Amino acid sequence: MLRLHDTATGSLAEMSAKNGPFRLYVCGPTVYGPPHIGHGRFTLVYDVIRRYLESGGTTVRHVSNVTDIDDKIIERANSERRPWKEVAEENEALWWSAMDRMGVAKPHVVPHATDYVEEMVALVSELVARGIAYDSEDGVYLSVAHVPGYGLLAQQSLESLRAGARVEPTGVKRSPVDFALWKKAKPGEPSWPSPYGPGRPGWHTECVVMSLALLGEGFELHGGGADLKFPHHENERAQAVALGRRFADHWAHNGLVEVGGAKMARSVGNVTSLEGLAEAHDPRAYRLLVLQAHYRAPMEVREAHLEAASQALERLDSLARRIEESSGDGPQGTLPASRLPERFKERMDDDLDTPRAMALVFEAIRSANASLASGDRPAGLSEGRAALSCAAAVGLLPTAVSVVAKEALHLAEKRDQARSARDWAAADALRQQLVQLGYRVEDTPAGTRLYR
RNA sequence: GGCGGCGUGGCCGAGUGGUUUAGGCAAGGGCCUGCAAAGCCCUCUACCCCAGUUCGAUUCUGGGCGCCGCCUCCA
Repeated sequence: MLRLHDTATGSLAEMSAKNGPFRLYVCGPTVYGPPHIGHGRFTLVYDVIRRYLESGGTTVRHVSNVTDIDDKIIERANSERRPWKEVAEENEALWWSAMDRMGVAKPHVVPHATDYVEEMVALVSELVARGIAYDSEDGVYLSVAHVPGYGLLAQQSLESLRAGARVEPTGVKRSPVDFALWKKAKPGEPSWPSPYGPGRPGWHTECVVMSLALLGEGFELHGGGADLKFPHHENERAQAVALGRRFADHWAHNGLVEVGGAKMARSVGNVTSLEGLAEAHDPRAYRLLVLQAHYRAPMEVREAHLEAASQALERLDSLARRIEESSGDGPQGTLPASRLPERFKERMDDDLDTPRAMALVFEAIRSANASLASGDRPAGLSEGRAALSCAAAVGLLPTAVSVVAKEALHLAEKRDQARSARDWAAADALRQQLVQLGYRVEDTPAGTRLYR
């Protein structure tokens, strides 16, 4: 049973579904620009959680939103002199292509803010009717003082939050900590009708409405980046609490990607594009890097780290080739049981201790190689297959065996002939040719092995 | 100012009151190999500073220094 650190309580909580699927809501991107590697990290983290739960037999219902209307999108559209919708659609397309490339499973449902405006208006109206929200000059605000337990996720009292507020009260807000549920449209801005005049929903409102609409009350886990803890998640929760609705049971927050010690964020302007990373490296290298850090710890992503991870991945892939090669003539009957799956699970279940879990996988890889090298095939195959299946559970499936062109196979055959004739010069020339065709060449007992 | 967190070997990055090592990458040596690749074996080595608790602390407590996140949009 997976247990994760729950931000709301500060302790480990069991991630068990109640009587249906495990319901997971993850705050997605605002699509005003291309995704960066910080986005890559959080999607990978929740992808790993999802895959791991699924690999253990749990059915997961994964919902993650796309914020397709907000100030930044409008700004971008204005500066580029084109429709805001076009900006949103274009960047959303970039998002999914990057996700696909990273091997991140698409959420089961991807709600868009603009599809839920009516529901959001209804929620705002209800909060106003209850006297918890108030209409103001430029929008409708939630009066945080009326929400019991505000500050749960921030781990701060309302008083200290108020004292620490860095934004001066504008006069339209009764308290600096109050937040906008509805933003009234300025001339020329996109808008939807509401009893408070045309406008658009506040960011915090969309996630409450969509998560409750699609997952229902008391869904199991709500996740996002550590920077969303406060105020975004706090404010989502505040609205649900104010309405007397049960919200997420548990909260998870992943650590941020940092650059030279500062978090990576579009607002900071130090982003590296995710697409670029996926082009320059096997996307699994980044996944491995993410797995080698604890999900709650901040992490630095540098070129050298990605290269190290790529090297490590080579060990996994070369084992996969070795296993595949010997699967045909493998020993019949039962193989000795590997202890890896059990130990791996132990580490994963303990707050997703992927660094330790991956260490176990790499230990198993070494042990499998050692067994195979020493001729103990049953032990090698058993440990090796266990390692591959653990890797697969977190999305690190070895790359599919590459298709080798006929021409290359022919060259390899010729090379084998040259080698058995001990014509080393010819053999080396043929290897050179194969390398130039883009293949890696390895000699094995079964002859020349090619892969990309 | 408030709240939360961090400081580990050449690099990344776990973990632990002591006895046997995280793991990956890099480096050096060896084995294997026609050469190479892959693989295996071995080696290197750490716990920010100070004080305290303890038979014993990198691990606990207190203080200090340094760094980061949140309190504003942000994954």
